This record gives sequence, C-alpha cells and structure tokens, in this order.
Amino acid sequence: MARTGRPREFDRDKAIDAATALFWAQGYEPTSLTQLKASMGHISPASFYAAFGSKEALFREVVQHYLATYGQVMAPLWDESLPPREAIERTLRGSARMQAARTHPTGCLVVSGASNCSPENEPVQALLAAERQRTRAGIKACVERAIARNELKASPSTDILPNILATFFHGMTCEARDGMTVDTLDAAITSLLTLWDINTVKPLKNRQKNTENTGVRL
Amino acid sequence: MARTGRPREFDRDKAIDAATALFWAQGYEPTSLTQLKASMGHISPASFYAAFGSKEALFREVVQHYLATYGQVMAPLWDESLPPREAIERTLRGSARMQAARTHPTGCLVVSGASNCSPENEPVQALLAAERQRTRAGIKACVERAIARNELKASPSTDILPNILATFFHGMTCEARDGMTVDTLDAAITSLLTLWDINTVKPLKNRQKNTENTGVRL
DNA sequence: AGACTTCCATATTAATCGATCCAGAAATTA
DNA sequence: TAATTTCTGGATCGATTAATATGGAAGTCT
Repeated sequence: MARTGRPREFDRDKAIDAATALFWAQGYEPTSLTQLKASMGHISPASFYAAFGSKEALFREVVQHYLATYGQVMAPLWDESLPPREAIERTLRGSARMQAARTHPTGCLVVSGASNCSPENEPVQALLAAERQRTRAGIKACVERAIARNELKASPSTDILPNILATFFHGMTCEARDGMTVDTLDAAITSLLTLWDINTVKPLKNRQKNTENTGVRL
Repeated sequence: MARTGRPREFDRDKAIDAATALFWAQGYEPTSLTQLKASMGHISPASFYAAFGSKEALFREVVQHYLATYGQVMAPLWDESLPPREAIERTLRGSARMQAARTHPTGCLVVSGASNCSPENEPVQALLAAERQRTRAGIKACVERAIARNELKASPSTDILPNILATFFHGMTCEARDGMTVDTLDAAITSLLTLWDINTVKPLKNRQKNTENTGVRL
C-alpha cells in the first residue's frame, strides 16, 4: 500500500508496547484513554482514534501482540515434534520465568487482563476466556498424545491430569503478582511434574533395545 | 447503643449481601455506586453514604462479611484439632464446592475482587493481597505441623508443597469462573493430594497398634 | 405532646469517562 | 509549486463517576 500524506509522528509499535504494559498492569477497564495517550507520548485523541479505532480495538491488538511475543512461551504445547512431557515442562517453566520477570508487569495478561469487567465489556472478557480455553485444549492434547504414545497410562488419574496442570498454570498468575519468585515457581513445577511421572508407563529394563524390534508385539 | 430517631427503611444486611454479589461478580472498580444503590432497593445517595461511608468502606465491610461466611470454607486451615492433611483436604474441597456453586458468583472474591485496579485504589488491592498471604501462611503451617508430627518427611519436596497447594488453590478461581464443575475440581484435588501422600512417612505394618505403646521409643 | 434524631428524595457538585469534531499545520506525491 | 493526505492541538460531546447539600417527612425518645 502506497502511503501518502503526512506520516504519523509517534511510533505505532512503541505505542502498542506502552499500551500492553498498561493493560497488563491494570487490566482493561481501569486503564483510561488519558493514561494510554499519555504513555504513547501525549498524542491527541484524534491521532489515537485514527490509529487504533477504539479502546477495545486497541486492546484486541495488544492481546495479539502479547500472544505473538510473551505468549510464545506456550508454543511448545503445539509443537508435536516435542515429547509431550517436555512440551508441558517447557511451557510451565517458560511461563513461570516470563510471568515472574521484573522487566514487565507480573502475571499473565490473558488470565488477569479483564478479570474485573462490567457487563458491557463482556466481549473483552470472552476474548481472553477463549484464549484460556485454547491453552487448556493444548495441555489436554499433550497428555492425550502421551497416552497414545504409551508414555502415560490411560487411567482416571491421567484423565484429570490436564485439569490439574491448567489450574496450577492459571494459579501462577496470582502467585507471581503476589511476589513469588521464578526459583520458587520452578521448584514447584519440578515437584508438580512428579504427578506426571508416577503415571508413566514403567519401562522394562533395556527397553530402549526393544525399539529395534519393530513389528514385534510384546 | 440505644438507637433513636427514624430507623432506616432498607435492610442493611440484605444490602451487604447484594453488594457482595455485585463486587464478587464484577470486581471493585467496575461496580458503580448506581449499581450498588439499585441492588439495595434504589436507596438514595444520602442513605448510602450515611450507612456505609464510602464505596471503599463498603467494600471492606463486604470482604469481612465474605470471610465470615463463604470464606469459612478455609477455617480448617486454622483448626489445630484436625490432622494437617485433613485440614488441607477439607479446605480445598470446601473451597471448590463453594467457588463452583451456581447460587452466587463463581470463583473467590479474595482472589479476583480487585485484580484489575488503577493505582489510586492500591489500598483495596493490598487488602486482598494480605488476605491471600494469610491463606498461604495457613497452608504452610499445616504442612509444617505435619512434618513436626512426623506425618510428612522433611525434604525439599515438602518444603515446596505449600507453594504448589497455594498455586493450585488460587488457580481454582480462574477455572471455576471459566466453568469447571465441582466434580472436576474434586477429582483434581484427589489427584493433587497424591503429592502429599508420596511424601508421607511410611507407616510400619500394624502401626496403629503401636499407639498403645506410648512412651516406648521405636 | 414535644423535642430530637435520622431517615428519604431531589438537586447538584466537580471530575472523569470514552469518543467526536474541526481548523490549521505539516509532510508527502505528482 | 500545487494538490493531496493525514497529522496535530484544542474544544467539546453526552454520560457517568463518587460524593455533598438541602429540605421536609417520619419515627423514637422523654
């Protein structure tokens, strides 16, 4: 698209960054347009609406930006080239490190970005709820893949495992916001994952060598 | 105190109930005085301020009311007459049932009541944060009591156990709000508590009978 | 009955909310 | 240079925010 006319003076990407930090720290509703404009370099209302459309449209853009950057700590969930347990572990540890980092607001924007909402902003709440549901589906898929690959036993205990992981995962936001450190979260994850390990299919001794006997049904 | 003068026409307790439901569902900031007054029977601003002082004062009263009623599901944490594991389990299950119930807003008011807050309402946020810290201390005390009573091993794994339990506990709010049922939460709790059980001090066979031999050091 | 207290309803405060609109300046392209 | 485009700053929109002020009715006490 050939751009003509006077170019905008403020950096749109930096403006999105600033808006992300604000929405992340305070949530959708408490963040006012005045704050947003100020954080973008005191731009005018006209510039704001010309660039972003509305507060809600900006928020949706911020969420997309968040998912494409910080949110990528959860990418392992969808990477089928990874062993399922490693996918889960990488996601949990990466998310812990990200959420507890001091270089940006703590916690997860998707979890806490619109947790206090009046009815008129229900669409905003639904946007994040859908994203959380996507996360749950990803965790569940990993567990089911592990069962299919005969790495986890199929049992009531593994049926519920995705829910435990999701609950813990979403709880990290509260803990990180209340000051829990990366190291503590990391230790908790290590311990939590024993819930995975006690449900693993016990390998026979020298089981690795059996991989040579493809076609042989044990 | 002898009350004189015209008695108020609205029921103050029912007004607190109504305010609790509103704050619980929407959070502190998004709940407006207009909504609050309407839910109390369309009382006047003057009546509101005479009865409650301010929005923040009302919220503090609501939190106290919440803790004294719904929040009592966590009372087992402080009941030293209970075996520590049972105290934890009762708290988790009671909280799950409470948070997922459909007779009131889902989730926990202490966790989500002021999660989206502008800087000027930081005191409100701090109020709930302190309450969450109290919960963590209660969980930790239970685990430490279990170690002291020789029911849990002292180990890095049990050191981190309180953090896992707290993270899961706080995560239940997100899950309940997103529709997770009591049954699912209950099953997750059952499975989560195996993290406790694998750290228990293994009882000798016929250990119960040994309780008769008090004074005998094994 | 009379004094007193606290209620209620109605108006109104200043401030802020998200969102528009306009006029003029500035930078691009032809 | 001229035409075009989109920026900027400032004024402003109606609605809503939390909080006060006023004036009279209503109920409780001595």
